[in-house]
Amino acid sequence: MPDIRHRTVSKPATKRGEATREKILRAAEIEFGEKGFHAASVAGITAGCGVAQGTFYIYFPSKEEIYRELVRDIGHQLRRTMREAVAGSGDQMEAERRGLEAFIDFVSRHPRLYRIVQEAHFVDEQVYRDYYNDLARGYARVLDEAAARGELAPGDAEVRAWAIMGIGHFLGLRYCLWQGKQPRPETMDAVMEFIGHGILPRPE
Amino acid sequence: MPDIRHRTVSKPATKRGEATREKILRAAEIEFGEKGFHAASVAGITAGCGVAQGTFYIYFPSKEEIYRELVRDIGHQLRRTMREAVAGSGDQMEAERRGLEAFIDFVSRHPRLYRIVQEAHFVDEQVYRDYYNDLARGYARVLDEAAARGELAPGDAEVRAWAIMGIGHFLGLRYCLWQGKQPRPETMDAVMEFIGHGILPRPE
DNA sequence: CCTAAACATGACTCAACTGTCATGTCAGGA
DNA sequence: TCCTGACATGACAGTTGAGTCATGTTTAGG
Repeated sequence: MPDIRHRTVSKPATKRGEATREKILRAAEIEFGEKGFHAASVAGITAGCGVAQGTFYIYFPSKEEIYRELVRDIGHQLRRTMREAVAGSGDQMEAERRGLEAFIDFVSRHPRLYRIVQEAHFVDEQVYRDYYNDLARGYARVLDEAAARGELAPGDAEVRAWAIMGIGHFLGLRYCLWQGKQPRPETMDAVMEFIGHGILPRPE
Repeated sequence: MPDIRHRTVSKPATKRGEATREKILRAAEIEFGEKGFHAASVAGITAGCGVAQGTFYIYFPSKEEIYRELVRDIGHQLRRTMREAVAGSGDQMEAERRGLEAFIDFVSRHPRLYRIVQEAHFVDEQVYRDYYNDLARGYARVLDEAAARGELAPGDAEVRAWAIMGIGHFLGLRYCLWQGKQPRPETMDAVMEFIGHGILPRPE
């Protein structure tokens, strides 16, 4: 392992610096998203945006740190997207459907970003946990409020939040990423039916 | 990247060879499970079981190939464990509970194995897909049969299988791996309630 | 007991890649 | 216009670790 001095990297002080930093971030997104953390190289990133290797270290102290920054960025993006998608829903079940659709749409549109998030589990576990904890905290609050309004059955909101995130995750893997297209509407209906009523027969 | 000749590695022909191969596999399980694929080294594996580096290449053509073999092994182990756990259940809902408990127990007991499987996503995506496709195929068949017997509401068994695998996965992450202990019984109850009846209020 | 094939060794090769640094170049305020 | 700090460069040092191979040791069948 190379000698890491934890050198301080100052935030850019000029327009030019800001632009370069941003170029590097966008190139890193592509490099990491396509090759994965380990196969990606700083040389690849800097080549991807036409700057010298040394320039990278003016803005980021290490390959790992830029990765963390990327994951945090993506978390913000996803949460904003979903917040906007569910705003103005009539009831919680409509919010669930819109939220799930927004998530699936996000994964379909940005498979590279989703890959970066998932691989974060093995690059920096803490940033991966934070990503999901942040997501779950907000989600559980919403579920609790909906239950208080009587739109959902009473129940453990945290368990529900993690369970539904799990459903979304595997749905994204199986139907978007591995099948290469968005799930059919019937599939989405089946998922919503499951989330709403579970698998047991309902008394008529 | 080193020169890979795809040299043929013959299966061991003697007791001694078989034992050595097995020692290497077990050491690899520990090395990969604790350090992750990239930080793990062949030198670490061979040191871990007291053989020379060259011996590794008598039995496995590459670091990646032994990883694949490990993932396939783990898939077999998990499927066998769960098959045994649900055998003799009275109805499908009991099978669901026993299966989930067996899975959680497996993750708790073998966190290293679960880590290996998850990281496989970024080492060899195909072997990761196969792992889940195999799991899902068997599970969906069981769900279909249960629905045919009237123990479950009619519905898309494949969607249900992937959804419930997702629930189990995130449950394992959140409550076992990150909290370091098995989920409380109330948590398991909440999960089963969700799987059985969903989140909507039931008509009284 | 002999011998050939199987097994084992570990020093070595070699490419890859992170992070450094001495040396420039640029932008904008005085 | 000049000067200063911010920005940029790219060759380079230093380390790592996968896979090789010439050589030695063990095993088991005849």
